[in-house]
Amino acid sequence: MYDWNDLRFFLELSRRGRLISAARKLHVDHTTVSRRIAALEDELNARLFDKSPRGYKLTDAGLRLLPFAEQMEAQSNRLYQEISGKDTRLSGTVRLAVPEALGAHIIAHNMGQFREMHPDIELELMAESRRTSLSKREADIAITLARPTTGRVIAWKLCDYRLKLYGAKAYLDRHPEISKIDDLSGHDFISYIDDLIQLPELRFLDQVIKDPHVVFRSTNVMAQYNATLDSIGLSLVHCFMADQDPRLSPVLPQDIFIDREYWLVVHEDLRHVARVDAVCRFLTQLLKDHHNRMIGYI
Amino acid sequence: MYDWNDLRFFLELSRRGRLISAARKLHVDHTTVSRRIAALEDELNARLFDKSPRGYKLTDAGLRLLPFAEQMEAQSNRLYQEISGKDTRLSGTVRLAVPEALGAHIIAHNMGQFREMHPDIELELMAESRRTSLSKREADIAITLARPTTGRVIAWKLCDYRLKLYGAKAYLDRHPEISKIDDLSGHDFISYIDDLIQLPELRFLDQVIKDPHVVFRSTNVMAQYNATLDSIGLSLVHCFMADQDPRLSPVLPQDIFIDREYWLVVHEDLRHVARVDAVCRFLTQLLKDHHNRMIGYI
DNA sequence: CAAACAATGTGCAAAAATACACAGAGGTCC
DNA sequence: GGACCTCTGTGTATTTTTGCACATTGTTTG
Repeated sequence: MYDWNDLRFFLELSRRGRLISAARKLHVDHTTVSRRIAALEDELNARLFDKSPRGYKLTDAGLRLLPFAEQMEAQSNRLYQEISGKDTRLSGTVRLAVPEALGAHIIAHNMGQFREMHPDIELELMAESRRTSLSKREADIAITLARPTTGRVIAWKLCDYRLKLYGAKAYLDRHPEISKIDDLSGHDFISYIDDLIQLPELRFLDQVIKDPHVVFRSTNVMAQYNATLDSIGLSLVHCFMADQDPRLSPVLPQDIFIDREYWLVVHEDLRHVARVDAVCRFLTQLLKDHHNRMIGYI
Repeated sequence: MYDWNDLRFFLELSRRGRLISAARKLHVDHTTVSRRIAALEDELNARLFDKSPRGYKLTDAGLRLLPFAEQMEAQSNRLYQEISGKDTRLSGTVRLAVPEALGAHIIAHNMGQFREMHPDIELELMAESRRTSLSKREADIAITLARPTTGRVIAWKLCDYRLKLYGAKAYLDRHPEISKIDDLSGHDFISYIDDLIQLPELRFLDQVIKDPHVVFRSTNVMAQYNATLDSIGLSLVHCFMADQDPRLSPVLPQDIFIDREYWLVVHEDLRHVARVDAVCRFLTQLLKDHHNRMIGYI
């Protein structure tokens, strides 16, 4: 008998017309979709799609299959909801609390892809670095810099990321050349406000530079970043931001860098809510796809 | 999302109650069935079976899942037939709970005809007289002595049948002649066990003979029948059994008889399952063909 | 017209699922 | 009460499925 799961590949491919698009939706490789469709056509002894390099279009047999497959999908969703009690509908709002840099530079830039995958989910980005309470439902999902140790949450590591010391080219041109770490003592720095710093993981300038001469402080990553661009001083910047900006140059990149982690955190009650799950999967895949960028490989 | 194929494992296990039996039907290893069920329970976050070394029995959640899974199976069969052009109907297993006498003497003797008509349907006879629960899927079809009044079932009358008082010729030769009902007070009888009797419809000896002298009791119709053959006493026997046996003679057949009915009962969810429908049709026709025999016309 | 891009198909390695072998538990029969 | 049978569960080997890397094809753009 044919594999019932193949009907899901069939349904998604019929909706999207391209292997790669259906694959993305189903979180599988496009080769898997191609093979599952071939297997289904073989089992049913029917050609379900007209194939071209431009995409897949339903044949008459495929059109006849469609209502059956759709009914099975509807039945499947009903039984899942009935038995597991979980809402499988991918619609509604998801509030995501993320570190500012990640939100603005990675997630925001990939909203198009997310909306294409999940047109009915409304993703709200809370770009914050202070601790967000999931148990108070301040957000549905949080991305944190450390694994949470308290609360009824489920967490997994999203990715590693690297920060390096960067200076604006304009700044570096006008200041003494930096060939080794000792040369930094004659330079200016940009950093967080010590007593307003909200996460110990953000306290990293001290780890790489002894007694840095800090001339500008802010709690706001974008303010720090813009100040760096304006040649106010040097700062440790996320590689995934700075490497994309030709106005910045890394300073002693082989010697000065710091590694951090992003963690995805969900309240355990929401873990199986379909739209929350969808966002989690999207973020997990997104950061996987951007692995090299996150750790500063160019 | 859960594996849709796991529903097929679920369905077969729900029908057969044992891993090894379901596995055989599905042409897989029993460990596969075990693991697929465990995976499904995990995905649905529900316990679908109560497990014991004696087998698997559906839980409430499992019972709630069953109609959904059955509908998906029905849908799957329809799509397969529609697209591939292959008739998947009329194969599989049907479990039939029937009164012992009917099962052993009428249905069992006509299995050849049934198998000729439907070589791919595997009919399982549960020869039982106690109430069988269709809603718990203990059987797909039940033949009962009364029309069911509860449950989501569909029922229709199969036939009437008659019981008469019979004695072994060997018994009758050695005991006082019986010319009228009063003569029976000097005879011995075989009957059911009063406090273990499971259906009020079986309580019929009292209806035709006042204060019968019962010397042997059993819950088992065949035990009663064999005891009658062995001249232990007289008993009320189904005509369709006794009239075929030259060792038995009816006693006062014009005066002593009782009429009963057989009803065919199906759960409404299974009414349109092809193989169940085929069995229903077969039984309906079979009892129609044997009408005279059932009511004692020779 | 050539380069770049998008999409599919193929070969092979990795991961996941299934089968096999066997141990353990419970029930039946002598 | 013990031997035997039936059934389930576990560990491991084998098979199957999937992902990855890359080749090929067709379309678009400069």
